[in-house]
Amino acid sequence: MMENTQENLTIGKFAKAAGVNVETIRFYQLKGLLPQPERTHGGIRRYGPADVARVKFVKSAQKLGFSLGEIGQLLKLDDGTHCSEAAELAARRLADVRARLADLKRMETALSKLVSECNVRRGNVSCPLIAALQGE
Amino acid sequence: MMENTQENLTIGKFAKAAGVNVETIRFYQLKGLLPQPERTHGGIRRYGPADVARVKFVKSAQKLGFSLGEIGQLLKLDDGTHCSEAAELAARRLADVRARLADLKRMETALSKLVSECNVRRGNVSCPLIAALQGE
DNA sequence: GTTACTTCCGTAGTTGACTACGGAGTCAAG
DNA sequence: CTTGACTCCGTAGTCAACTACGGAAGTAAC
Repeated sequence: MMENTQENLTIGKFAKAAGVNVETIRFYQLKGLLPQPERTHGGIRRYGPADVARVKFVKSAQKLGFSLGEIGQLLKLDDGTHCSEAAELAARRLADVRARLADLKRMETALSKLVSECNVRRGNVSCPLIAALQGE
Repeated sequence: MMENTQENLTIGKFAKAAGVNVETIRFYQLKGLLPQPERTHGGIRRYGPADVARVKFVKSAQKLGFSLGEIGQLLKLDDGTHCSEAAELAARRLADVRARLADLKRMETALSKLVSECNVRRGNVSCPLIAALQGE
């Protein structure tokens, strides 16, 4: 069985491919978000496409409001081991995600209402934005 | 016409009602997220229920991944003035919100799949989590 | 094998969003 | 009119997530 699907990227190419800069890669490694990479004889890190996907996942999840700590936990779920813990954690995250979804939908409604009604009733608009997220 | 629907909260009560602490209120005021409040003769701040709603909105929006700067802009939309700018900004935010919604939905799908399938195929799971956010 | 470009590493600085401090002034209750 | 709790303010400290620095060592092209 083949082990590695060619780890051929240096840290610079890797960073460019992932859309972050080199220091961020090293930082993520330090924080355990990226595994210890293979190294050349001289000590240069080598990365592959899976690592690129991982970093992109981190960046996407951040946009959704997850902290690096939470993302680290999510990533552990992806490793296939500790299945029962994974399911438990995933369930918690899922509840979290669904709550966010509900809030975002309310925000979307409020914003689109705002956009469509803005030019109609000028003056004391008092938009439905703040009201939208009153649920909590 | 009545001007104020009773601004009767001191900063401490206000903070408690909004679920943050006092320093955060002062910080938000400094950052322009809260308007300059009315003051007693002696200089003590007075707040009303609208301020509580505002802070709760800030906290909710933060959970959705908005920065305080973005939230400040959103709040300006709610003030009823500068209608055309507001519509423009709201439209941009709306696109943003919809992109996040799409990402979150993909994450939700991935997580619920993870939860339901985890105990089924043990071993080399390689969950669909990372794949879920590959769209970008 | 020299040159130019990366990469190595640790440490320090930055930004955003708070959080803590401390001494002086305010206020409601007794 | 004193007491104790709260509030005032500015400045400094904290934490997360980077971002910058700088000299030594690796590497690819000539």
